[in-house]
Amino acid sequence: MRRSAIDMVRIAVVAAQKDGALKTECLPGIIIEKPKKEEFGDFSTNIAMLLAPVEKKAPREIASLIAERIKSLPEVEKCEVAGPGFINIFLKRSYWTEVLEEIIRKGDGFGRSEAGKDKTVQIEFVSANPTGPLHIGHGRGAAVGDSLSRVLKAAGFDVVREYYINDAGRQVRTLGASVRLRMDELQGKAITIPEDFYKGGYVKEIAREYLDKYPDVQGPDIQEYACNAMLSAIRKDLDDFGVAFDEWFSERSLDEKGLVASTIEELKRLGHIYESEGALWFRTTAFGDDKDRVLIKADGERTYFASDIAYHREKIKKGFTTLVNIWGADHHGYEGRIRALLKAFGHDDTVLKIIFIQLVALLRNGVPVAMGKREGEFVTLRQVMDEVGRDACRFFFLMRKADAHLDFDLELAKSQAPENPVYYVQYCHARIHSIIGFAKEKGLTLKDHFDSDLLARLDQKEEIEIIRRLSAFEETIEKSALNMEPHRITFYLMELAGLFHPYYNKTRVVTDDPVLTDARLLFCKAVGTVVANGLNLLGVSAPVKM
RNA sequence: GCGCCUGUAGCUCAGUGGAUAGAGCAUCGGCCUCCGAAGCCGAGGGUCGGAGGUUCGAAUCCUCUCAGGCGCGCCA
Repeated sequence: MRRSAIDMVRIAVVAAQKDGALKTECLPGIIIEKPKKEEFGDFSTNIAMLLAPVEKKAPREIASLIAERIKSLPEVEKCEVAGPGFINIFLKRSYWTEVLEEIIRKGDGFGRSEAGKDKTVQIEFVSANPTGPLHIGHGRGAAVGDSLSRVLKAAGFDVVREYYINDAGRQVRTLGASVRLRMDELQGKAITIPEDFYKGGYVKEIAREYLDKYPDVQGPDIQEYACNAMLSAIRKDLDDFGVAFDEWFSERSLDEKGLVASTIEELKRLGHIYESEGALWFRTTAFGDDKDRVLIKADGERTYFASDIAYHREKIKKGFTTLVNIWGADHHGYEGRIRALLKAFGHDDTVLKIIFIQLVALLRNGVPVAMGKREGEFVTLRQVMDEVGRDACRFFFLMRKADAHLDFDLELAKSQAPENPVYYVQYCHARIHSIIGFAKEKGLTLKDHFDSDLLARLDQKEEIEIIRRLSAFEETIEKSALNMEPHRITFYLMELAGLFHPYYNKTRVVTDDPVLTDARLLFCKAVGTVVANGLNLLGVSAPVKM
């Protein structure tokens, strides 16, 4: 296993402390960065500037003390002091090329780590009400949740993906009533649709389907039927989008097991419940919420929040290290009361991480596409997926930080023009495959591993630069996992492709020199492997031909 | 009024204490007798919304402020 830069600096500082060159015993957190400028080396550290106040010496003086000791490490080519006291470390080329051997050896396992060893994460996402099809906003949540799950798994976390089904309460009753009304209509009755009923075309479709199956209207409960129909449509959408769940948690099951009632009882026992104006309240303000919240309304019906506290209590009981909720940004007002509930039960609410998904603005050639759930004319995930394809759709959703607004241009996502970033990355993979195919046609066979002769031939500046990016893949996954930011993978891939394409244009892979050709072919394969692994984390395919 | 998110190139966005702030698109100019031109090379383009503060050093941290979005139900 290669020594990390951070270890090299630590070794040097500790050595300096041992022989008395440095007086302080303490070791500040070592920060290593990768300079953008080549002249600043492979790594640089600011540790001398951090030590300066405690040592009461000039930063540059301390820097040279440490640099002297870094220089003597075997993998270090040279080490310089620069600027106000930066230590710039230049490593031998062999330090970098080793990673190629690792990529070829590990294949699709390259990039995995154990950063999340023994840690369990439950990630709840989408959780759209089964009262209508998934819209574009749900799609973004699905893409982020699914990709984040993959990233967390790659970083060694145990991940459980859960979908919470709101199959209880007024919404599903309204869905049932809406379908019933449409059935009346289909049977020739005059109807007027109340304001709060669902008006989308899918309601009529369910009604028609029911009547086709049960012309005498003697089939199963209509509400139940409608809810199930919606749910299976949602599952189909997610399936086609490449998103799978481990658990489908039914809100109704909470009531069936009496968990809502028992949770409220528990809160009562803890003294967090009071009655006022005929309703039952949870004193969430005691735990930092803006206002107290109603659990049971004056009319006797419980609120959505009431089942949500039971649901989150069940989550806690399962003992995950971290709970992740992915919510639409319009739900951020809900965060305070959920945190209040965790605290009320005596839990550290930092186990809960909430990721807010900002809205998607759908455009066509730069012009906003009208969306309005009210009119039942919102754009569905299905429509977008059918139009632009699953890969482009997922890639676009992962091109931005989750909490940043996203402009999604349908024409851009579909275009096969260079301004479409999805293809830029996929093309890199296809191109590599094609190069290898070309070599095979010429009767060449790909070597199955690197040896020092091959590695020695990879000495171009561009090759080293690419290799450095390749060696940052594992770290990128780790950071992406720990910060819960899957979009980092997208950016990584665009960067990597952005290094490979120019390299390809400049450098001939299949040459007259057999050893050089072997080296470059295997090098290309390594790049292709990392591109494929990265795309897989996004849930985007890595085509061999486009 | 209170809370959350966002203000970085003409546009869309990266960059959560480091060195001369980056990319893509758009604009302009080049590259296919040679492994995929869905590609490459080059050029121009910036008071990082504004003002203070902390620091050797700030797009990044703190305070205030301006602008946009969202949320503040006995709705879900």
